[in-house]
Formats: sequence, structure tokens, C-alpha cells
Amino acid sequence: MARPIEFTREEVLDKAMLAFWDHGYQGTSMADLVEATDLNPGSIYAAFQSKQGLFLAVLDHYAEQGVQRMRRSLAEAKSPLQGIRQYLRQLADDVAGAKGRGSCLLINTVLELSRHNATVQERVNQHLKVVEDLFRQALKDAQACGELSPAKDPGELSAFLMTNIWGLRVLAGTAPSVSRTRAVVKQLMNCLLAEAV
Amino acid sequence: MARPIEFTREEVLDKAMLAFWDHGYQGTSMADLVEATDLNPGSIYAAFQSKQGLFLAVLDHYAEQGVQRMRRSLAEAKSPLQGIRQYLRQLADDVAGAKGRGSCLLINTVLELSRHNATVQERVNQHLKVVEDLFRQALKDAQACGELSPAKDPGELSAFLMTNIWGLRVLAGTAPSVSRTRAVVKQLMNCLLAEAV
DNA sequence: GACGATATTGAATATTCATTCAATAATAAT
DNA sequence: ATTATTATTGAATGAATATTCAATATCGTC
Repeated sequence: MARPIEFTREEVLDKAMLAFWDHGYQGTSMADLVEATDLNPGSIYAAFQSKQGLFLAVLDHYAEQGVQRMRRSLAEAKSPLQGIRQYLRQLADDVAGAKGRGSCLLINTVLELSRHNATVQERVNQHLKVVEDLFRQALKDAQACGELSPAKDPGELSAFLMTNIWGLRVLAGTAPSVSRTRAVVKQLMNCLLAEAV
Repeated sequence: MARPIEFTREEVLDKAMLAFWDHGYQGTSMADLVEATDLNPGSIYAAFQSKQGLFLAVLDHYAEQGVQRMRRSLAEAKSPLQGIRQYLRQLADDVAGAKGRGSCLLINTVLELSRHNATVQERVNQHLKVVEDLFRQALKDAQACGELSPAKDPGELSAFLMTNIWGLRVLAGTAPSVSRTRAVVKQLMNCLLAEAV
């Protein structure tokens, strides 16, 4: 009955994601997006309403991918704490290996425009909360199977983990060494296991 | 012999700093800077060559202020570790109290444009290194006076501290509670004191 | 008070920006 | 074939962008 859409939403989101990831929201012009996606302005506006609309869709797409990777890491590991360690190790290597993409789109977004754009802020916080909840659940599981001291507070520890992940992502922007990122993870895991003082 | 300059460099840098801090490099237009500084475009260009030139001067100004505050915290405290604790406490409250300014200009800059601007990246890294060196020295002092276990590695711990500070700054962008930021600091200080596992 | 030297002014410049829209194209149903 | 419906095209729009520059102002010195 009507002309069919010629692109797949997923592919377009992937391409736009890389553009936004590299140059930020404000640093990515509509012309950049046109080039990255191989769509014309009109098509982009028809599909996503606006530059911000596309960006929000990209944020969702990005977060979805990240959460899937995380669930996989946690599921594959032999124990909850091993899962967290494995996830952090992978993150540490990503951050250090960073051919300019060790940073995180969500975090870039928090610092670039969360403060002045409630819509974006809410969306980002929502995605970050999912990750934190996964950590907290893993920590509770770790306590349940005796891997983590019951004296520890899973809520505090998951907040601490999030803080460190964000810090590592910032670190990525300073082009760090593997030894440095690994050292951070080592200290962090040590915290999870150490006795409280 | 010539017409004297009518503004004080420091005041202009302060005003421009707030503008860049709030809206980022790309988000701050020359028109914004003209309004913020009460200078005309010509005067800004005469004094700072370009928008980037002004930004670099602002980065130096910002870093200088931050380092001074940090030195003061460390000097006023009764012991090196107390100094670090006090600095972190203050940071935690800043971050939580954040009327939109709990973030850090240097970190915002790392994520916004460090990757694509070598000049800016080098400058920022240079400033961040000063802070890290102050931490490392304080940790060494702590070891010297028996406050910190000699088994600990000051280099690794200072890197860990930096990561957490960056994470806290990101946290500021999500409008966090004091209890949350305090919890992070608590965990972090615990790490410094805990026995290695 | 004229002059050399530098600062300030603010309109002008040429880009670049996000967005729109009329024209055209592709499909399914009639 | 014709039609109804929606997608694509890509030039056009007006606003915002960083930067420049000729005109003007202000100082110390002669």
C-alpha cells in the first residue's frame, strides 16, 4: 500500500551511535549524521523526528548492547564475584586498548548535557540504574553462596563499583596503560574481599 | 604610551570559566563568552587569540585554583591520611550539593574533546598529573609516619584515588544524594586502610 | 595639544547549523 | 492502469557560528 522503508533501524542506530560516541551530541552535526547513516536529512527526520530524537534512540540502543554484554559476563562466570571480576577485567582492557573508544557514551552524555536536558538525563540515569541493579543482585548472590561477607552492604558496594567504572571510563580519555587500568581493578576487587576496618 | 587594558585577566578567566564549565567547550558560543565576560569579541581575540586560546587559559586557571585548594586541605590536616580523607569528604559534599556544578571542568574536557585535540589533551593530562602526584606524595608521607602500611603501593593507590575522584565527578551529573557520595568515600578510605587479601 | 601606540567597539563576513518541504519514487490494492 | 499511501530526495531556509577589521578611544610623552 505504501513505499517500504529502505533502511534497517538497527544499522542506522549503529552508525549514528559511532558518530555520537566519537564527537558527542553537540559535536556531531546533522551533516555528519547524514554521511554516517547514508540517509538524507528528510529520512532521518521522518524516522526520528529530530536530532535529539535520533540521539535518544541511539542511547537506548547503546545501553541495550551494554547490558546484554554484562548479563553474558555474569552468566558465564562460575560464581557471582568471578563474574564481576571478569567484567571489570574486560572493561580494564577495553579502556586501555581504547583506539579512541574506551569511553562510554552514557557517561559522555551525563557530562555533556545531562545537566541542561531533563529528558536526556532521565533516560541516561534509567540506563545506568539497570547496570547498578545487576551489580547489586550479583553481590547479593555472592553473599547467598558465601562468596562475599554478609557484613558488606551490597547497595554501597554496587554504588562503589559504578563510581569506579565511571572513573575508568574517564581514564580512557587520558590514554592510559593496561598496567594502570589493571591496577585499579586489582584495588577494587581487593575492596570487595577485604575485611572492614 | 598606549591605551591601558580595562579588564583584569583573572576576572575574565573566572567568568569565562563558569560559562565553559556549565555548557562545555562546544556548547559555549562566542556570543555567550561576550556576555559572560562583558568584553567585545575584538578584545577577547586580542587577549586570547581564539576561542581555544581562551579555553586553554581557563583550563590553567581552573587547575591552579583546584590544586591550591587541595594543597590547603593536605597542609591543614593533622596527618597525610587525614588530609586525604578531608579532601575526599569535601569533594563528596560538593558533588552531592551540586547546584549543577559538582562536576569538574577538566574531566568534562577529557570526555568532550581530549580525544580529538592533542593540545587540549596534553594540557589536561598535565594538570591531572599534578593532582595525582600530590596524592602519591601524601601516601608516601603516610607510610613514612607509619599511618599507612608499607605493603601498599602509593602509585597504585594514587591511581585508584584518581579513578574514584573521576567517578564521583561523573556521579555529580546524575544528581546524587549525600548518603551515596559519602558511602563511596567510606568504601574508598576503607581500601586504603584494609589489609591486602 | 599633537603624536605614537595600543585597546575597545560592534557591525560585517563567510560558514555551518538544524530543519523543512515540494517534487519524485516505490509499493499494494483496485 | 490508476490510485492511495508512504518513503526518499536534496535544495532551500533562516538562525547561529567563529572570526575580522576599520573606526574610534585612551593613555604617556614630547
